[in-house]
Amino acid sequence: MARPVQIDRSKALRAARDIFWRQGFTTTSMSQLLKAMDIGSGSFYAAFGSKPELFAHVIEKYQNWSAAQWERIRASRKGLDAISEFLNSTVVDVSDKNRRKGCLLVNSILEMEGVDTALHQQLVGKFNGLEQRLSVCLQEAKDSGTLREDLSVAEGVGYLMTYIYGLRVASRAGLSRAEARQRVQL
Amino acid sequence: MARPVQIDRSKALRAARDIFWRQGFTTTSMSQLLKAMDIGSGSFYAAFGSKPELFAHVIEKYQNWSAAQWERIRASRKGLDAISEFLNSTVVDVSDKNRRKGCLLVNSILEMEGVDTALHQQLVGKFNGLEQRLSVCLQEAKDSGTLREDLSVAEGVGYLMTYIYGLRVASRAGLSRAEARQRVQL
DNA sequence: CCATTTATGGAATGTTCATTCCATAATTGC
DNA sequence: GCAATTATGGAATGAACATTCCATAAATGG
Repeated sequence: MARPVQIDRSKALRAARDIFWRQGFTTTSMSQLLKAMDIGSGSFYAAFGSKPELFAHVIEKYQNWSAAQWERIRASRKGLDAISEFLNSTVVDVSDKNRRKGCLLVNSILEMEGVDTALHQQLVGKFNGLEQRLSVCLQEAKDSGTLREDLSVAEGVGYLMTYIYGLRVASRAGLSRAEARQRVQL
Repeated sequence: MARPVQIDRSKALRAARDIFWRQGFTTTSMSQLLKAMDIGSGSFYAAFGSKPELFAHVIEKYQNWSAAQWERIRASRKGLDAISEFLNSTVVDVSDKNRRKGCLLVNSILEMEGVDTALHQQLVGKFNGLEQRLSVCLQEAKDSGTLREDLSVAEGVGYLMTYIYGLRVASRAGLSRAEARQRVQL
């Protein structure tokens, strides 16, 4: 009865994710965004509402994808094994692939603090989810005696979270994938 | 013979540093900057050239201050002691004090990658300096036998750098100073 | 194949940005 | 206290920004 939607929504979202990943939210202008997504402004506002709404959408997708990856790891591994595999997948995720660098979530946490408080809080919340998952794995390790005895679960989580943040920054500071792999072996 | 300069240059630079630290370079507008520095635009351009030039200036000062702090630590400590003291001072530097959060250098590295390549490279270079200083300390520790035997100096440096990046991000993600202190004890 | 409906992309809008311009203020040598 | 000089902050400028408007395109039911 009317003209059908032409835009490929998921392709457009992927393009948006990549340019936000590379440049951040503020630095990416609407004209760059529209060009990257290959759609006109009319379609854009009809489909995604506004630039901030699109960004929230992209963040949500990124986070879902990363939660799914965690599930995949958990299906076959427990305790420290699962954590080690997670760190490896982090390195792959984070290191230079198609010029996306670092971690979209970490980049955005740094960018949004003090700028968009609501979004910043939302992003921090996503990392709390990871914190809980790590906590479960460390407890497993504690129970099975694979964890260093002098390390509490809470301390271990804090240490791991810090290190994971660090990896995601280091890759944006120019760490190669090979170097990142080394840093994960420790 | 002519009207003397009224602006307090170092006070203005400190104000600029703090607002860049809180909000980042791109997000901070000239009107915010002028208000924070409490000077008019005429004086601003006469004294500092442009917004990017001022930013480079601020980064330079921050880095000098941080190098001086390192010298102070090195004056009385060697090896792992120096590193541990450095980590402690990092926590103080980084954690919520007057709403400046995280580390200006790390924040800027993430912001500038893929945006201003020259400045990004300059910032990464500043961290290479830190890397070398840590390397010296670890070598001292290795020589005196205080370093874990299975850890090479290069590995240790990579590990420490990553962890330091992580601390500087975590504080911007909302880590309190007390929590940060804990994470440094490990 | 026409009437209706909705998607589309480029042109128009109004705001905010960094920077420049300028009338005025503040100083010093004479 | 006047001439000369430079600092100052607010008004003016033009570019870039996010968003809205709109004539046109593309589809379907009748």
